[in-house]
Amino acid sequence: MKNSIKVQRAIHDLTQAGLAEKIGVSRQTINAMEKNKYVPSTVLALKLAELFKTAVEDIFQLEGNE
Amino acid sequence: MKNSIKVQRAIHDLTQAGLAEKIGVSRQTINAMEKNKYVPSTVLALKLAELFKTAVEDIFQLEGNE
DNA sequence: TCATTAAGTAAAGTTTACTTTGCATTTGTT
DNA sequence: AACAAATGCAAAGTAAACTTTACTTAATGA
Repeated sequence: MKNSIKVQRAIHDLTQAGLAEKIGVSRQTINAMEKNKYVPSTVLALKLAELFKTAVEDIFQLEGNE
Repeated sequence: MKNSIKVQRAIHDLTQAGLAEKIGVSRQTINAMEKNKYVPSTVLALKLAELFKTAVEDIFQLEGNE
């Protein structure tokens, strides 16, 4: 699964730490998500979508394999 | 977080086991999700949305607390 | 009534999300 | 060059997702 968190952060001018604080996770969680180290929970996805005022599908996209 | 998986299953005439098979998880996972026993991963959410031809936000909704 | 299918539940085990800490590297600014 | 802010990364620990097995209960129909 790929994601556009980094782009969305840029659009909203947020640092990893700033975003982390806004949605209530650690900075490492944001960093790891951006680097595709793990798959976030649906709650996290919904919070990001809400914050970025977009759809979950706009931030996260399945890739062929999954 | 609440979800409308049960309704979507009804619309698409799928049993828990049938849905589980389609998206590649165990039947227990579907049952537990429906009963809000745990928060699914974003990959699961995207697969469900894809299968049900709807948006993730249509299936899963944040509640006040989260 | 009996059999079958679907759904609820629960325990034990494995995998993985997420935290915390801490340090190294990059990038921008003066 | 020097400093600070932002990012990358990694190890160890905790919490939670997900699996497997298995038993129970509800609903449906022959």
